[in-house]
Amino acid sequence: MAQNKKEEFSKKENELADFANAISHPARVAILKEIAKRETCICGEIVEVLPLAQSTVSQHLKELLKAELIKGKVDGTSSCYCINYETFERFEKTFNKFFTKTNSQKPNCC
Amino acid sequence: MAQNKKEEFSKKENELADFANAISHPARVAILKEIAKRETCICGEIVEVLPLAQSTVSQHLKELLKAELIKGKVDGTSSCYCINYETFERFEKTFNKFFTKTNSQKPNCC
DNA sequence: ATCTTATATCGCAAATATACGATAAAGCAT
DNA sequence: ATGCTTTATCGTATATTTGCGATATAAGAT
Repeated sequence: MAQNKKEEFSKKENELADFANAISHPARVAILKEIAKRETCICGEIVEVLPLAQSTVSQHLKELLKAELIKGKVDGTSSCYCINYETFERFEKTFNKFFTKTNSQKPNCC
Repeated sequence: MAQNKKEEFSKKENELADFANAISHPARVAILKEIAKRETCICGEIVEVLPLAQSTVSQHLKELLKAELIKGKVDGTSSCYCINYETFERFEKTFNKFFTKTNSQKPNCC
Protein backbone atom coordinates (compact mmCIF):
# COMPACT_ATOMS: atom_id res chain seq x y z
CA MET A 1 0.00 0.00 0.00
CA ALA A 2 2.81 2.46 0.56
CA GLN A 3 0.23 4.50 2.44
CA ASN A 4 -3.09 3.66 3.96
CA LYS A 5 -5.72 5.99 2.59
CA LYS A 6 -8.67 4.57 4.48
CA GLU A 7 -8.90 7.54 6.84
CA GLU A 8 -9.59 9.79 3.90
CA PHE A 9 -12.96 8.16 3.38
CA SER A 10 -16.07 8.87 5.43
CA LYS A 11 -16.99 7.03 8.61
CA LYS A 12 -20.05 5.49 6.94
CA GLU A 13 -17.98 4.24 4.03
CA ASN A 14 -15.45 2.70 6.38
CA GLU A 15 -18.13 1.10 8.55
CA LEU A 16 -19.78 -0.57 5.58
CA ALA A 17 -16.39 -1.68 4.27
CA ASP A 18 -15.47 -3.16 7.66
CA PHE A 19 -18.75 -5.02 7.86
CA ALA A 20 -18.28 -6.43 4.36
CA ASN A 21 -14.67 -7.23 5.14
CA ALA A 22 -15.70 -9.49 8.01
CA ILE A 23 -17.80 -11.52 5.56
CA SER A 24 -15.21 -11.45 2.79
CA HIS A 25 -13.64 -14.85 3.47
CA PRO A 26 -15.39 -18.18 2.89
CA ALA A 27 -14.16 -19.49 6.23
CA ARG A 28 -15.92 -16.67 8.03
CA VAL A 29 -19.08 -17.19 5.97
CA ALA A 30 -18.94 -20.86 6.94
CA ILE A 31 -18.44 -19.98 10.60
CA LEU A 32 -21.39 -17.58 10.55
CA LYS A 33 -23.55 -20.23 8.85
CA GLU A 34 -22.59 -22.84 11.42
CA ILE A 35 -23.33 -20.53 14.35
CA ALA A 36 -26.63 -19.45 12.81
CA LYS A 37 -27.61 -23.08 12.16
CA ARG A 38 -27.03 -24.18 15.74
CA GLU A 39 -28.52 -20.94 17.01
CA THR A 40 -27.12 -21.63 20.42
CA CYS A 41 -23.43 -21.22 21.01
CA ILE A 42 -20.44 -23.38 20.10
CA CYS A 43 -16.72 -23.28 19.35
CA GLY A 44 -14.85 -26.58 19.17
CA GLU A 45 -17.73 -27.72 17.00
CA ILE A 46 -16.77 -25.08 14.47
CA VAL A 47 -13.18 -26.34 14.40
CA GLU A 48 -14.47 -29.87 13.75
CA VAL A 49 -16.56 -28.75 10.80
CA LEU A 50 -14.04 -26.45 9.09
CA PRO A 51 -10.96 -27.58 7.11
CA LEU A 52 -8.71 -25.30 9.15
CA ALA A 53 -6.45 -25.53 12.18
CA GLN A 54 -7.85 -24.55 15.57
CA SER A 55 -5.63 -21.49 15.77
CA THR A 56 -6.82 -20.27 12.38
CA VAL A 57 -10.47 -20.68 13.33
CA SER A 58 -9.79 -18.79 16.55
CA GLN A 59 -8.31 -15.94 14.53
CA HIS A 60 -11.35 -15.77 12.25
CA LEU A 61 -13.64 -15.77 15.28
CA LYS A 62 -11.68 -12.87 16.69
CA GLU A 63 -12.22 -10.89 13.51
CA LEU A 64 -15.94 -11.61 13.53
CA LEU A 65 -16.06 -10.44 17.15
CA LYS A 66 -14.15 -7.27 16.34
CA ALA A 67 -16.61 -6.43 13.57
CA GLU A 68 -19.44 -7.28 16.01
CA LEU A 69 -21.02 -9.84 13.70
CA ILE A 70 -20.98 -12.32 16.56
CA LYS A 71 -21.04 -12.15 20.34
CA GLY A 72 -18.95 -14.40 22.55
CA LYS A 73 -18.99 -15.58 26.13
CA VAL A 74 -16.59 -17.78 28.06
CA ASP A 75 -18.34 -20.71 29.73
CA GLY A 76 -15.96 -22.83 31.78
CA THR A 77 -13.28 -24.25 29.53
CA SER A 78 -15.21 -23.59 26.37
CA SER A 79 -16.21 -20.46 24.49
CA CYS A 80 -19.66 -19.82 23.29
CA TYR A 81 -20.59 -17.73 20.27
CA CYS A 82 -23.78 -16.50 18.69
CA ILE A 83 -24.85 -14.19 15.88
CA ASN A 84 -25.17 -10.51 16.71
CA TYR A 85 -28.36 -9.87 14.78
CA GLU A 86 -28.43 -6.19 15.73
CA THR A 87 -25.37 -5.59 13.55
CA PHE A 88 -26.86 -7.48 10.62
CA GLU A 89 -30.07 -5.51 10.86
CA ARG A 90 -28.20 -2.24 11.06
CA PHE A 91 -26.18 -2.95 7.94
CA GLU A 92 -29.11 -4.32 6.02
CA LYS A 93 -30.59 -0.82 6.27
CA THR A 94 -27.35 0.95 5.32
CA PHE A 95 -26.97 -1.44 2.47
CA ASN A 96 -30.41 -0.78 1.09
CA LYS A 97 -30.04 2.97 1.47
CA PHE A 98 -26.82 2.94 -0.52
CA PHE A 99 -27.69 0.60 -3.29
CA THR A 100 -31.36 -0.01 -3.90
CA LYS A 101 -32.37 1.09 -7.35
CA THR A 102 -34.36 4.28 -7.43
CA ASN A 103 -37.40 4.52 -9.66
CA SER A 104 -36.19 7.49 -11.65
CA GLN A 105 -35.81 6.99 -15.38
CA LYS A 106 -32.44 8.62 -15.98
CA PRO A 107 -30.64 7.26 -19.01
CA ASN A 108 -28.23 4.45 -18.31
CA CYS A 109 -25.39 3.58 -20.66
CA CYS A 110 -24.92 -0.07 -19.74
CA MET B 1 -1.24 -18.03 3.73
CA ALA B 2 1.21 -20.79 2.94
CA GLN B 3 -1.72 -22.44 1.21
CA ASN B 4 -4.98 -21.11 -0.10
CA LYS B 5 -7.83 -23.07 1.42
CA LYS B 6 -10.63 -21.23 -0.32
CA GLU B 7 -11.39 -24.12 -2.67
CA GLU B 8 -12.24 -26.27 0.31
CA PHE B 9 -15.32 -24.20 1.02
CA SER B 10 -18.60 -24.45 -0.88
CA LYS B 11 -19.40 -22.48 -4.01
CA LYS B 12 -22.13 -20.53 -2.18
CA GLU B 13 -19.77 -19.62 0.60
CA ASN B 14 -17.17 -18.43 -1.86
CA GLU B 15 -19.69 -16.45 -3.88
CA LEU B 16 -20.95 -14.58 -0.86
CA ALA B 17 -17.37 -13.97 0.29
CA ASP B 18 -16.42 -12.62 -3.16
CA PHE B 19 -19.42 -10.31 -3.18
CA ALA B 20 -18.57 -9.00 0.29
CA ASN B 21 -14.93 -8.72 -0.67
CA ALA B 22 -15.77 -6.33 -3.49
CA ILE B 23 -17.44 -4.02 -0.95
CA SER B 24 -14.73 -4.47 1.69
CA HIS B 25 -12.74 -1.34 0.90
CA PRO B 26 -13.99 2.21 1.56
CA ALA B 27 -12.73 3.35 -1.87
CA ARG B 28 -14.97 0.81 -3.55
CA VAL B 29 -17.91 1.76 -1.34
CA ALA B 30 -17.32 5.38 -2.35
CA ILE B 31 -17.13 4.42 -6.02
CA LEU B 32 -20.39 2.48 -5.80
CA LYS B 33 -22.05 5.40 -4.02
CA GLU B 34 -20.88 7.84 -6.65
CA ILE B 35 -22.08 5.68 -9.53
CA ALA B 36 -25.42 5.07 -7.81
CA LYS B 37 -25.84 8.80 -7.14
CA ARG B 38 -25.29 9.81 -10.75
CA GLU B 39 -27.29 6.81 -11.93
CA THR B 40 -25.97 7.30 -15.42
CA CYS B 41 -22.40 6.38 -16.18
CA ILE B 42 -19.09 8.11 -15.44
CA CYS B 43 -15.41 7.46 -14.85
CA GLY B 44 -13.08 10.45 -14.81
CA GLU B 45 -15.65 11.99 -12.51
CA ILE B 46 -14.95 9.23 -10.00
CA VAL B 47 -11.23 9.97 -10.12
CA GLU B 48 -11.97 13.65 -9.43
CA VAL B 49 -14.05 12.83 -6.38
CA LEU B 50 -11.79 10.21 -4.78
CA PRO B 51 -8.49 10.90 -2.96
CA LEU B 52 -6.68 8.31 -5.08
CA ALA B 53 -4.58 8.21 -8.22
CA GLN B 54 -6.25 7.44 -11.52
CA SER B 55 -4.50 4.10 -11.82
CA THR B 56 -5.69 3.06 -8.38
CA VAL B 57 -9.28 3.98 -9.15
CA SER B 58 -9.04 2.01 -12.37
CA GLN B 59 -7.85 -1.00 -10.42
CA HIS B 60 -10.78 -0.74 -7.99
CA LEU B 61 -13.20 -0.43 -10.91
CA LYS B 62 -11.75 -3.57 -12.40
CA GLU B 63 -12.42 -5.45 -9.18
CA LEU B 64 -15.99 -4.21 -9.02
CA LEU B 65 -16.46 -5.35 -12.62
CA LYS B 66 -14.99 -8.76 -11.88
CA ALA B 67 -17.40 -9.23 -9.00
CA GLU B 68 -20.20 -7.99 -11.29
CA LEU B 69 -21.29 -5.23 -8.91
CA ILE B 70 -21.03 -2.77 -11.80
CA LYS B 71 -21.31 -2.93 -15.58
CA GLY B 72 -19.04 -0.99 -17.91
CA LYS B 73 -19.10 0.17 -21.50
CA VAL B 74 -16.50 2.02 -23.55
CA ASP B 75 -17.89 5.18 -25.15
CA GLY B 76 -15.32 6.93 -27.31
CA THR B 77 -12.35 7.93 -25.19
CA SER B 78 -14.20 7.54 -21.94
CA SER B 79 -15.56 4.59 -20.02
CA CYS B 80 -19.00 4.46 -18.64
CA TYR B 81 -20.08 2.52 -15.57
CA CYS B 82 -23.31 1.76 -13.81
CA ILE B 83 -24.56 -0.38 -10.94
CA ASN B 84 -25.43 -3.98 -11.73
CA TYR B 85 -28.59 -4.15 -9.64
CA GLU B 86 -29.22 -7.79 -10.56
CA THR B 87 -26.18 -8.81 -8.54
CA PHE B 88 -27.23 -6.74 -5.55
CA GLU B 89 -30.70 -8.23 -5.61
CA ARG B 90 -29.31 -11.71 -5.89
CA PHE B 91 -27.07 -11.31 -2.88
CA GLU B 92 -29.66 -9.53 -0.82
CA LYS B 93 -31.63 -12.77 -0.99
CA THR B 94 -28.65 -15.00 -0.22
CA PHE B 95 -27.76 -12.69 2.61
CA ASN B 96 -31.19 -12.87 4.18
CA LYS B 97 -31.39 -16.61 3.80
CA PHE B 98 -28.11 -17.08 5.60
CA PHE B 99 -28.48 -14.67 8.41
CA THR B 100 -31.99 -13.56 9.21
CA LYS B 101 -32.97 -14.55 12.70
CA THR B 102 -35.35 -17.45 12.91
CA ASN B 103 -38.28 -17.25 15.28
CA SER B 104 -37.41 -20.37 17.22
CA GLN B 105 -36.78 -19.97 20.92
CA LYS B 106 -33.67 -22.05 21.34
CA PRO B 107 -31.53 -20.96 24.27
CA ASN B 108 -28.81 -18.52 23.43
CA CYS B 109 -25.75 -18.05 25.61
CA CYS B 110 -24.82 -14.51 24.65
C1' DA C 1 -0.89 -31.33 42.76
C1' DT C 2 -1.01 -33.10 38.13
C1' DC C 3 -3.08 -34.20 33.79
C1' DT C 4 -6.31 -33.32 30.31
C1' DT C 5 -9.21 -30.40 27.49
C1' DA C 6 -10.53 -26.10 25.26
C1' DT C 7 -9.35 -21.87 23.54
C1' DA C 8 -6.38 -17.84 22.71
C1' DT C 9 -2.10 -15.79 21.46
C1' DC C 10 2.63 -15.55 19.48
C1' DG C 11 5.92 -15.86 15.85
C1' DC C 12 6.70 -16.73 11.44
C1' DA C 13 6.22 -17.80 6.22
C1' DA C 14 3.75 -17.16 2.21
C1' DA C 15 0.06 -15.01 -0.42
C1' DT C 16 -2.71 -11.19 -1.54
C1' DA C 17 -4.15 -6.38 -1.63
C1' DT C 18 -3.27 -1.53 -2.02
C1' DA C 19 -1.18 2.35 -4.03
C1' DC C 20 1.56 4.90 -7.20
C1' DG C 21 4.21 6.48 -11.27
C1' DA C 22 5.27 5.30 -15.82
C1' DT C 23 3.70 3.73 -19.91
C1' DA C 24 0.50 1.83 -23.39
C1' DA C 25 -3.67 2.09 -26.15
C1' DA C 26 -7.18 4.26 -28.52
C1' DG C 27 -10.25 7.90 -29.78
C1' DC C 28 -10.75 12.93 -30.80
C1' DA C 29 -9.17 17.52 -32.34
C1' DT C 30 -6.16 20.32 -35.11
C1' DA D 1 0.26 13.11 -39.17
C1' DT D 2 0.67 15.02 -34.57
C1' DG D 3 -0.77 16.16 -30.23
C1' DC D 4 -4.24 15.91 -26.49
C1' DT D 5 -7.42 13.43 -23.53
C1' DT D 6 -9.08 9.44 -21.24
C1' DT D 7 -8.61 5.04 -19.40
C1' DA D 8 -6.14 0.59 -18.75
C1' DT D 9 -2.13 -1.98 -17.68
C1' DC D 10 2.61 -2.92 -15.95
C1' DG D 11 6.11 -2.93 -12.58
C1' DT D 12 7.18 -2.27 -8.08
C1' DA D 13 7.16 -1.12 -3.00
C1' DT D 14 4.85 -1.78 1.07
C1' DA D 15 1.05 -3.33 4.07
C1' DT D 16 -2.18 -6.63 5.35
C1' DT D 17 -4.18 -11.20 5.49
C1' DT D 18 -4.12 -16.01 5.88
C1' DG D 19 -2.51 -20.10 7.86
C1' DC D 20 0.07 -23.09 10.84
C1' DG D 21 2.69 -25.01 14.74
C1' DA D 22 4.15 -24.01 19.21
C1' DT D 23 3.08 -22.17 23.34
C1' DA D 24 0.33 -19.92 26.98
C1' DT D 25 -3.76 -19.81 29.83
C1' DA D 26 -7.28 -21.43 32.46
C1' DA D 27 -10.95 -24.54 33.85
C1' DG D 28 -12.28 -29.27 34.93
C1' DA D 29 -11.05 -34.14 36.03
C1' DT D 30 -8.28 -37.60 38.57
